[in-house]
Amino acid sequence: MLAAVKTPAELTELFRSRGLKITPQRVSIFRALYDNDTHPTAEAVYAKVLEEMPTISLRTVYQTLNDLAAMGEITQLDLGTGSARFDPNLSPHHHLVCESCGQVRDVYGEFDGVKIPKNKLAGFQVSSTEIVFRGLCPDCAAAAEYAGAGAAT
Amino acid sequence: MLAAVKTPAELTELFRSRGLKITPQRVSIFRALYDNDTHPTAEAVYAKVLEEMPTISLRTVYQTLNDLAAMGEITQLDLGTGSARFDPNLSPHHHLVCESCGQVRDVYGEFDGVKIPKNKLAGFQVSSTEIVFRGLCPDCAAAAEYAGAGAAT
DNA sequence: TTACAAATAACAACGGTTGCAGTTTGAGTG
DNA sequence: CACTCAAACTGCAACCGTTGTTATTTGTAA
Ligand SMILES: [Mn+2]
Ligand SMILES: [Mn+2]
Ligand SMILES: [Zn+2]
Ligand SMILES: [Zn+2]
Repeated sequence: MLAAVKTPAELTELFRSRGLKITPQRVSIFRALYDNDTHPTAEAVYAKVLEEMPTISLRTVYQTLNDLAAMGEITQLDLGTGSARFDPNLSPHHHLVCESCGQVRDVYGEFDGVKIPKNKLAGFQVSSTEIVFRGLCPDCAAAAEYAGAGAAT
Repeated sequence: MLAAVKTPAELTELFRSRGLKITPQRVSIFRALYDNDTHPTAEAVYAKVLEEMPTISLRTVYQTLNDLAAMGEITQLDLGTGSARFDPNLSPHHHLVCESCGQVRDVYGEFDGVKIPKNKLAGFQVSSTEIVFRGLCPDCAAAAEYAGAGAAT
């Protein structure tokens, strides 16, 4: 179970309450995001939705993801992996990024120590803090170790 | 004075020691980066170099920035501002990003508390940690407050 | 000087994302 | 249920940052 993620029904209700139309495209995108902790790209969401709605356009996926982000229901992550990734998990957390395969994992640490001393802020108003840990996922680390051992012999 | 940044002369020597050619284009780019804490985009570096070398191509700027990054002499930052930014400051630090005007400032805090508990790592090998504080720079914060006050009256 | 590998410049191409315009459709009205 | 119309969708062109390609130029060592 994923924390702090609205269900498709809840997102549907949210859209309705804002006077927006409930279209099958939107509902399908809500389903594709629900219980999804893969931090998918727009293309990945599109691929998933295509399975049950073969006529949806990529443009509509972008449009809906942008709408959700503007409403604060998903977060857009720019991790330098070529394309934006979307995160439906609203609970405060940070990310591990594998520099080899690109996968993104959630980290639920505390990190209360991450506060800038006021004297260093110089008037800057901080509204959010993102921490990105880069490195190797277990699979890629194992592969790298194996390759390193092979090269050393 | 900027910490831990190689001088144009030092970068020139580094290139020479690697058997790379010392071209006026490269030296000009070294100069554009030296003592530059603006985290410039490739276009910004290009604009600066154009002042003293009106024939350089943007492609060469990209090429040299990529080379420097591959050598570890500059860092490429992807902050979701549309284009990559380059940071010649090699001393460990983090960044403040103004969400209104896009400017990027250095933060030299400690943040030793930012360590993932081993039991949460699940085999992930972390090699670097980036912290990005987002918010409003003093100028944009003042402008926002003014606009807010105006709207409230 | 000469010779040549390396670097540059010009330009095409690429990938992710957005703009646009014509068509379709959800949902309120009677 | 039929009608209406703003909103949403689709298809495609365009955009922008970045990279690939290749002919020309140039730094460097002989
Ligand atoms: Mn996440
Ligand atoms: Mn910096
Ligand atoms: Zn991996
Ligand atoms: Zn600002």
